[in-house]
Amino acid sequence: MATPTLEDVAQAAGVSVSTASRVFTGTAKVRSDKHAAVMRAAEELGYRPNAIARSLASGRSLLIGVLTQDISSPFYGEVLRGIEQGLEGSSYSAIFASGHWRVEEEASALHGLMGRPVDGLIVLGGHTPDERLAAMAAKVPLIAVGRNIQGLEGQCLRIDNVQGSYDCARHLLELGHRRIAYIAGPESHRDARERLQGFQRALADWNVEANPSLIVEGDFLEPSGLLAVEALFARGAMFSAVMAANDQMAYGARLGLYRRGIRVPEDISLVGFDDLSGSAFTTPPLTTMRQPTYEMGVTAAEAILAALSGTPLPAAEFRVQLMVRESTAPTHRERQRLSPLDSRSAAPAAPPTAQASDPWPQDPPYSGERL
Amino acid sequence: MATPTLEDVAQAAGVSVSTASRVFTGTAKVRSDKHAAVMRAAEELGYRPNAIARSLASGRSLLIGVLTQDISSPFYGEVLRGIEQGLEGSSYSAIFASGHWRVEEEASALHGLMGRPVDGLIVLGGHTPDERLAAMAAKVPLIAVGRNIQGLEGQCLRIDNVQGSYDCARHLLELGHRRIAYIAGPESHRDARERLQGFQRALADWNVEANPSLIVEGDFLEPSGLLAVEALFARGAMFSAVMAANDQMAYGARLGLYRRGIRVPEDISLVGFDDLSGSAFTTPPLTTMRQPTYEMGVTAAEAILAALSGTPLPAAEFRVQLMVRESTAPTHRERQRLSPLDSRSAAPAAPPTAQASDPWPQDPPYSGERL
DNA sequence: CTGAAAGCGCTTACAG
DNA sequence: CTGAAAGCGCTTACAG
Repeated sequence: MATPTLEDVAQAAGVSVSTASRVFTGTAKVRSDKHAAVMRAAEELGYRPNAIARSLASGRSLLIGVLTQDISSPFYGEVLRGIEQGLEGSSYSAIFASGHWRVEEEASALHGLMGRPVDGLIVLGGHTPDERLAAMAAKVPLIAVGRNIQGLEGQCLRIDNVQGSYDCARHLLELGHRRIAYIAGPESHRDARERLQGFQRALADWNVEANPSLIVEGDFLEPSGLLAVEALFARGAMFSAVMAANDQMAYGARLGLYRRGIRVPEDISLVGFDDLSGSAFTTPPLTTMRQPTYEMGVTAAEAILAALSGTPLPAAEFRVQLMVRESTAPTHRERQRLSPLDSRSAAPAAPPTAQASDPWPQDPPYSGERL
Repeated sequence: MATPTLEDVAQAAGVSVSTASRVFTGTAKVRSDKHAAVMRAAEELGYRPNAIARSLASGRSLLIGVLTQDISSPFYGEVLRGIEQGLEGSSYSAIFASGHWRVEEEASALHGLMGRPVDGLIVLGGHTPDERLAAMAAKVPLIAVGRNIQGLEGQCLRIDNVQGSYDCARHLLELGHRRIAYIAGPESHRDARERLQGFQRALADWNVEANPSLIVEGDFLEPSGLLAVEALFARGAMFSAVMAANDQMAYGARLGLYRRGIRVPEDISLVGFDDLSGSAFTTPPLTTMRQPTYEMGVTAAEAILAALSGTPLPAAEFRVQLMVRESTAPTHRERQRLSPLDSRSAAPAAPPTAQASDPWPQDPPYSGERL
């Protein structure tokens, strides 16, 4: 026989389909002997409730749509993993659609999701207009991760990009760096703009003059980080540290530095943002701002489930955390200031006065021209 | 009004639901004026066919189940991306379930997928018994990526792991390496066993004695690569190259080497397997065996679609390709053999005779004890 | 606690 | 080419 239906089970158990249905949905009490009979029959026949029929009858698809940008992105991948985890144990499954950072593709992905239709929607970043998202939110519970939606602030899971970026810059500044190159994300990304802003704010607070020639825009992917470093050298920029708006660009920058024979962190310090799972295994391990991506995914799923069950969760802002690893170090000058008589060095450190007369005594920033 | 149904559209267009249905499914000719009327009505009402109802009526869920191990894995992620691409344009969507390398979890993931039910199944690796997979294949088109299923060889998309691994080892051997440490994948993985076999076969062909103390087993993840290198040093192993059964373990090994202050490739060469997207950006860029993961994903999706439309595709074996990047170099000895009078070196190279009397004149393998 | 019945929104023979 | 009707496999008021 083909796959057994509820009717087969009911018949085998000697009850009505209504009763059989009730034992599976648990929506009403069923006399224990009938309950047992149904279970036995189901077991014997190898019955599996058909989710599609169930969906049509109940009006719920048991599908949560997830609009992502790239399923293989190390950043979104972590969020996806969290969502999967957060949905575990519920009867809901996630169904993904990718926008690949293209507006039209994102629109059609969203369209496909809503047409299925899904019972809830999780939106990861992207460029879909706020109004469109608000319109979907009117039909179905919606949670956004990593982006803000006008009027739906309570359903947006976010981090403080400005503060996170500020803290990365501060770390570098405290290490003595003053000429810091910045590899920005695309101007069209709000996250990218906020991170740049945090960087600039820190500079201002430290009275370091902003230097436009030290800023290059990338696209959040590795190759652009490499290109950015090359552009920096090509224009003769001088810097002792590089700060990238995300880890992937930091990886690219790392390669650019390696190509020039520049050591990290001895010659130049490097900082990223995100703390992708690979960042603990780069050479050297990358100092970066940890974003709790996995946790955000879990929370997004839980929030959707909560909204679906009628008890919406309040959205909280997530905390970021600076992971100081090995890609950052004090400038030579700063190292000497901290321990001018450091006995570990064979030769005695130069006296502070000698340094003052020379702008870059032991810590010359690299420049493209000089290499 | 709530979301419009086919009936609303039919009514607005002045036709029967049958006719309206036909213009959307395209299963039969419809007079052009009625066709236009239906389209107009649908447009005006903002009609979207309900995929669930359509599924129930047609018996097809339009869902392709994908059993993966970890949605955020850089390896599986690429395959997933390929699958998504391969399904694009079709009316099918992928729905993922992860086994996390645990047999029971994999079983329940598979169970959930079949219960939805899905119209086709793509299985990425895993440990589900062949018989169970064969049973599913009887119900629904099934394609496996990266694993072989007894009796379903024609539906398995594979690479030649033995040959790929052999070629990696050959690369190292041709560079002059003889003491090669090997970080194996888990014994329970067929892929892992095959790669180890390829490695050993190459060694045998070069008359290099197999040395069990140079082999460590990892679990295909980064930390195990790091641990493996530490274990190697702890046992005092001597080697001039490390070959890992996959890139992720190679990343871990890279960090282990870095921790010891060992340079790659000057001191020790390193080879991976897979060519993950990050491998072109490690420091130094990793020499590895490219596996066409994305293409395999696309092909898997196309094969499922083909099977669904009644014209199954023949399964082909995929070609792997050695990507020689910068993590491998000739041994010092080999370098000198190739250009004994290399004028680029300031000091003249030592005469070959001097070398012959000393087993490790300039190219001492590292050992844990000596560091 | 339980059964008969309507209905979820479509598709698809069947008969014109 | 087109309509009326049955049916996909469930859930869920409704009436006992």
